[in-house]
Amino acid sequence: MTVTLADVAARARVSPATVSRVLNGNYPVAASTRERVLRAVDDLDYVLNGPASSLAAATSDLVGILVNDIADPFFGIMAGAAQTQIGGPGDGSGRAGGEKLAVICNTGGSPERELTYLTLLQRQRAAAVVLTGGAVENPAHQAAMAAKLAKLADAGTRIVFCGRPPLPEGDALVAALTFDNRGGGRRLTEHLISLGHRRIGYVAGPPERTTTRHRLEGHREALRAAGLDDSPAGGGTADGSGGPAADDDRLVVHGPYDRRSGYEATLELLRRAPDVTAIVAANDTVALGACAAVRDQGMRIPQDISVAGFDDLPFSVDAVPALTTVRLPLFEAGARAGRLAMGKENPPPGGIATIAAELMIRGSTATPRD
Amino acid sequence: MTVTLADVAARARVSPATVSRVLNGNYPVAASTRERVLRAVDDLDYVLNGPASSLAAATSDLVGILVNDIADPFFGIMAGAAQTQIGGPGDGSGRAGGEKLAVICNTGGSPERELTYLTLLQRQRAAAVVLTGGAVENPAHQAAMAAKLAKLADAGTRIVFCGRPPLPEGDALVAALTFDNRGGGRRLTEHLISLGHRRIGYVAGPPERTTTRHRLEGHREALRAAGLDDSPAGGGTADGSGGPAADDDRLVVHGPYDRRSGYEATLELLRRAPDVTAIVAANDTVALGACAAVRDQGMRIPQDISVAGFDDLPFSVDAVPALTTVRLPLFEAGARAGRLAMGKENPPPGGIATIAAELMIRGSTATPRD
DNA sequence: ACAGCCGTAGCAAGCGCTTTCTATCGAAGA
DNA sequence: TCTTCGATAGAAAGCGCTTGCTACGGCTGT
Repeated sequence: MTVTLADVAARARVSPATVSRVLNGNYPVAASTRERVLRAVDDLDYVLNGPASSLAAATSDLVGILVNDIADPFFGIMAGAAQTQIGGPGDGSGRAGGEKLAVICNTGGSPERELTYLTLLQRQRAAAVVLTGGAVENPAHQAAMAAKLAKLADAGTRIVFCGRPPLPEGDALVAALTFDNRGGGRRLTEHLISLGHRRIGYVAGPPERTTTRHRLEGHREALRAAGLDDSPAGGGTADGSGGPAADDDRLVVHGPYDRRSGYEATLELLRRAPDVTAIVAANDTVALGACAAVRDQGMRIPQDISVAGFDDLPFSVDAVPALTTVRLPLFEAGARAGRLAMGKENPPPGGIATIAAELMIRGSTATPRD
Repeated sequence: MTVTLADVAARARVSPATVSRVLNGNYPVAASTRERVLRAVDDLDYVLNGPASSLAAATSDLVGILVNDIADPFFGIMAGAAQTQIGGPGDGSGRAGGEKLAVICNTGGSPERELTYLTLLQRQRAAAVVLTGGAVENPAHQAAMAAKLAKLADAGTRIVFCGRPPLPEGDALVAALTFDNRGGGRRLTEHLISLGHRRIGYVAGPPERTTTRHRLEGHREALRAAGLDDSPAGGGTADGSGGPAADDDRLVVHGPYDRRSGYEATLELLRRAPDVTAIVAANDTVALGACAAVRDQGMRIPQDISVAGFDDLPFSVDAVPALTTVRLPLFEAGARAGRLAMGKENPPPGGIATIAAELMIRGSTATPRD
């Protein structure tokens, strides 16, 4: 029923070994033989049996890309970019190539699913795994992740982080590309302060994520530098403790990284502190929700309240007014992660590279009214 | 080095066959034995070898989800939804379950890559494949796809279409969920006409895609019904020829499904026909670009020009003014496709279900000025 | 009390491929 | 002319798992 290597071999009048070698191209085969084999492959419409091949060779051509939420363009862009570097040329023939199957796994931000996917990839003996986005700061989970990743690495799987800080014990990885979330957060708030804002609300992401913490820390650094930090006792920054201080801060509201949360958190913020003149959102999507909330309260942007986001997703420039935000080179980072995963590019010195975040000043921020 | 089934068997003092059966749960095993095996699995931190298992069982737990552009939330939402139905419970243990590895493959809209991914999935003996989004209307490619899909189906792979019309020769598939793009397009334009618009520009998607054609056909149906069709001789609709007529239509401009294209196409449209009072965009992303272009020309929305989109992506409601658009239940459709792929849900009668598109009237469309 | 079953467990034969080792042939070196 | 190599091709041993078939007790039925 299904065509096997042996069938091809028979038709090409060679041994299965030779067919395998032609297909893998890692052993000298005379041109005439090769051609004969290739024709047989074509004639029979042969397709390699992946599992059999992976079993025999003890490797596979799967590369996993883990994302928190594929419906969010933040991850979509990175994942898509990574995939461009992994998918191979795709000549359509049954022939091999650098062709890998890049697969995107959607964890939904759940630590359990993250581990499950890693197990599934381990099952498949994945060639590489790219982990994107912020990590959950739960010691137990981090330990489990570290253990799992170590095992994967042991099995020869290349590990690349993209937009995610390396694990505390992170050693067994090829490379980590981390965004300068802290620096970006700091510059964004500095910009607001330089415009004259003094009461700045912050709609933060989920408290347990590194991305959330880093951006928030940058924000607080800027506030402190300007003597505006109203969070308790220099709390939640520099010393890395970060925990409860954030919750005590009346100008900070946490929530998921989505539009709706931005809307509601902003309403809450406006209730708590009606005198804020600017709102910084955890990311652009949240910022959109924040804008909607501000408007629904009858205020104008930026005349009554400035709003800023983070990431510079494609739609941000089209918001009205265009969103001031911090640009993260998502596509470039994703592509680079893909290349690192493929071993096409050398890891940065030390294995860790910090990717700069650029402040994009647009229409949604302005000098406060009074 | 790596732990195998045999190691587990040895430790549990049973045969490999028994371990396999415990793990797969498809054969009676005494509770006490099962427990012993499970403990051994845990102790040794055993992880099944996927390729070996797939080889022996001649099936795999991979499910492929093909998308045109994962950076586009349109696909991200569907893919993510499908994945929720496929990913399984994920109890973290090494135990099996309905657990499949849902993998998202990004074709970038390229027919070659689409086929390549299908081959790769065929290689892996994928359990199912979900194809999302519009298809390319190229006879050669369609034939190649049909052949490829037939082969996959033969090998036992379940084929599900989501938001994509079934192939002309499409038989070997479990189900097709298709969006009522034509009906949505028609209702959208009818809405504009009922508001009093007579000169309506249309920023269409790439000409060779079914989605583009169907939406455009709906648009033209509405125009014709109102006696406004200015495309040559009833061209490009109903009879399905669609080709050149579209290009002759001065009020229709084609381009990719992205923001930039929306911007530029709109500028072109405004140049060609400065008297248009409304612009319908191929989708919401394009609509955003269209809005930007309209504004950059010094016109207001909707006072000077109405703009409408398609899809109702999350950000559309936050546009200013909120975008009138056609809502497609992307999440629901994706989830249903995922269930169909898993065999968790019965296919619709005839294998084809048309999913309704709902008109969402919001602030970006209004009565024309004059 | 004996045949026939049901419930479990083991044996062993692959699944289709890769790869080491060996064999062969012709050309080059001595 | 005989040996030595390099270039190719084949034989065969698995890779780790699944599963049909067989084996073995203890029960039930008569």
